[in-house]
Amino acid sequence: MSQKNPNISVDCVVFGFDFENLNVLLIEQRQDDNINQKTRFALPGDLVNADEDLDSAAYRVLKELTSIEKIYLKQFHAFGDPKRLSKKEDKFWLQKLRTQPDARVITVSYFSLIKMSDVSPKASSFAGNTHWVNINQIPRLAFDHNKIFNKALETLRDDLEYKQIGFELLPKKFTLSQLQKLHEVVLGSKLDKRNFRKKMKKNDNVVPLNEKQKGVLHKPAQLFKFEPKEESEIE
Amino acid sequence: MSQKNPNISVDCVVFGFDFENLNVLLIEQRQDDNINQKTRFALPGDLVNADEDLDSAAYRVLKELTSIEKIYLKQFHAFGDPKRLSKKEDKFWLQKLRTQPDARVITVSYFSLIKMSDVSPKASSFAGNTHWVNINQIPRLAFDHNKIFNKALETLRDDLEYKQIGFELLPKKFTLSQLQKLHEVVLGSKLDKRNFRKKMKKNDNVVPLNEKQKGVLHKPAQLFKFEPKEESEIE
DNA sequence: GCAAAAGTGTTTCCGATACACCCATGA
DNA sequence: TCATGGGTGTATCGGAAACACTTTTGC
Repeated sequence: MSQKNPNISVDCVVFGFDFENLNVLLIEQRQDDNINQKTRFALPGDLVNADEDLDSAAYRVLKELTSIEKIYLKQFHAFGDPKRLSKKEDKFWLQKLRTQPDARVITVSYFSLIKMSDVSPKASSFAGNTHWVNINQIPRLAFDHNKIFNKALETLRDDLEYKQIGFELLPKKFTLSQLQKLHEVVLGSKLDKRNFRKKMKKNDNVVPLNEKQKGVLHKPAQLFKFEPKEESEIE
Repeated sequence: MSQKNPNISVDCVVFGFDFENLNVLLIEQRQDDNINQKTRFALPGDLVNADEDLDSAAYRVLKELTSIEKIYLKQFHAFGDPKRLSKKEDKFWLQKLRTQPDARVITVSYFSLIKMSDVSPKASSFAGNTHWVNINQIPRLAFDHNKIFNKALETLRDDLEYKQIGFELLPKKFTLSQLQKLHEVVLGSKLDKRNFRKKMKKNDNVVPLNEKQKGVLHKPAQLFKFEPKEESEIE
């Protein structure tokens, strides 16, 4: 294993969509490593290697935990409260697992969008089980991870509006209703079907396929794919 | 002096407006500390103290350098390329001034908006002279500071549009033309006078004073102040 | 009276919103 | 034939953009 920098970590807020809810990937910390033998949940994260770029570290953590290549990964904030790891439960855990449990650690946080279908549900060898948890049912997390999660969600909401993101959460072929549902659960509000479709029709990156849904018990929907156009003229 | 964490720094991109141009505060590194005795410029920044919050560190650096209290300060990105300090010139400088010149340092960057009139032009005791430099004439800076500056400017532009910022760059009493000029130099484009004024008239935070410009050789302009309303109803 | 910036309204265009009914399929 | 989601158009509102002339002051 590479040498780690004891003062710098990355944490990833990994979002996935299951056609019904927006979920976040949480890691289960083993009971044995926790005070009172209580299971706790945390965001996936790790110390950064001594010679590793921050972005690379985020990719690595993501891959180690989900074994998939990232699609969308964005740094959104650094958290550096000197007391962010100093709750009793947190210290206990760090003493079990870190070589320098008392080091001051700042964490650089990323959020990532992932097709849930692509993620292997298998836990990685060295970390605990992973769980997809509905964003409205996040339990109390280890460390300052609730704070990090909240900021990630806020950033995702902001970015969804004016950037071409969100498609990473859907399969290659999707219906407009699925896309709309995704927007609704991210934004936490209902959208008008006709207006939503009008807007998407104007979006050149959403292209219709010569293909329809099959085996559904209602009128089969047109399928679409997301195909980002290279932005010409912009250097 | 407090103990410093050798791996974590903050850098500040301090913007000021002189009614003509948007400027950035740069620190002159002393010739003696540089290879070839060349003067170089850098953004104000410093290692974070061992027990210091990131935001506090940014405030501290800012105060040490400009001796004023911050008005607007925002974290915008962390930079952590492991090679970000490894150019020959950079290593030379670090060896002169840092106790652990080879440590890997990630930096958390902030941008700050400041009334130029409030800043004492005096250099701080331990750092080099400070200079206000037009954002269109930024020289090659030390380390990865050009990259940091560019990202700061981009963030400022984004934020100016949809947040109540920018007023921190003007004196307490200002004219609409001054405010417009500020927006123009930040955005890098001309704005329509009538449309700009219409928009500002709808902004409750920009309130007219019973006072006009004096001693100008043209029709004196109405003065305004910025008075942020507390956002009621929003918790 | 002239130079220099302040100040002012109307029209046009476009995107955002609100809203209700028929259609294709599998069971 | 029915249940289920798919699919469609129009009218209204409000903000953004384009555009040119008169006013007040100091000199």
